Amino acid sequence: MSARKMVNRQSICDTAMQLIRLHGVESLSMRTLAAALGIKAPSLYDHVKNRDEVIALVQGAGLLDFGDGFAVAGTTTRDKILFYRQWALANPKLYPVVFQQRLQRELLPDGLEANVLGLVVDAAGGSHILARTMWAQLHGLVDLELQGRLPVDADMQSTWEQVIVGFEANQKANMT
Amino acid sequence: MSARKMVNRQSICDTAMQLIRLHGVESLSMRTLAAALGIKAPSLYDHVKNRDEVIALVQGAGLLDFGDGFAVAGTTTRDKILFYRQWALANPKLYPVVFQQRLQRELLPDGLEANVLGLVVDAAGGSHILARTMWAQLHGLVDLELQGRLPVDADMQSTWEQVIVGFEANQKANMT
DNA sequence: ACCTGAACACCGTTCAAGT
DNA sequence: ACCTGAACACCGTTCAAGT
Repeated sequence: MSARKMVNRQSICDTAMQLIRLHGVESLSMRTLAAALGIKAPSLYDHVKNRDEVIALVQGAGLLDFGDGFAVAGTTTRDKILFYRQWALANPKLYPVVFQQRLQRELLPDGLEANVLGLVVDAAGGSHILARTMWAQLHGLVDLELQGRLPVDADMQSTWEQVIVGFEANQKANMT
Repeated sequence: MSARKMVNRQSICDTAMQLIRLHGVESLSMRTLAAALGIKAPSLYDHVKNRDEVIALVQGAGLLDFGDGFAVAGTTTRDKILFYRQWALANPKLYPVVFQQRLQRELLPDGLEANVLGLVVDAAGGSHILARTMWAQLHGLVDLELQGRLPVDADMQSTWEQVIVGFEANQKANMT
């Protein structure tokens, strides 16, 4: 019967992430989080500094999960691009927390952000500038898609194909 | 002495927009908004349904302002792209409200969204798919820039130039 | 029609107090 | 060390009451 509670930073992060996945960040309160952990809100402050630190924990875990998947997602740029979209659509509530909120860098594991950025640069073929324009495009398209800012009849399949061929063309032009 | 108050939907929109420009959406409360208008919070509900409707008013006004500028911003695609960035950087707190929040379409002036989307399609040369990939890139890059998600030493000048030449190349490839 | 004070159910956070 | 109830200053929103 008795569920192991064992509240610590890890279980706080896991539970917060689960709640965000289900209902979005905006509905994650210190009271609901505490309740899901079987304690009261003030007790959370024995484990984390404040709500921002909870968000930072989730950002770190999300970035790690994304990075792991991205690193092994096929070998071609096409594979990486499609993985990016797939991860975002599979984690629609988590995506904005990990990729849109201002990063609280001092609270992130050392080197985690640089590591993920490095993966993107690799996927872009080594150019930092191309990496940025590619990342911007993936991020922007995913954001517009998640926020429902595109026409409902928009042909997203073709749009993503255009992103891929467009990027490959830029890459080729950049090598000359 | 006595300042003309004249509270109505227009003055509510203007004041809310001003407060958002200064301090961001997250600090716009019905109480602070009311105070800035010289009334109490409950009185706002005689003019608008709720806070979401205030946001929708600002979205509409912001979209209109952006559209007006974009329409007359030079003739080349390059001009349009640079205007997009410039508008975003000039309105850093407003930008996410207008271009990132879920649009409350039923509260927007009729045809406003379609009008702005049409301007983007025109700027992209008429192709809906190219318009979407271009818009995504501009939106994504602006968002990464505003959120400080890019390395501090990132060469943004060159990055935007790459966006422009990359888009022009795609446009050319698309015409064949 | 437009405004008010009081109230409701929420927030994040602090603090004294318990074990 | 970890947890609690009570409290603070905030939210959005409703409502009876005033003009």
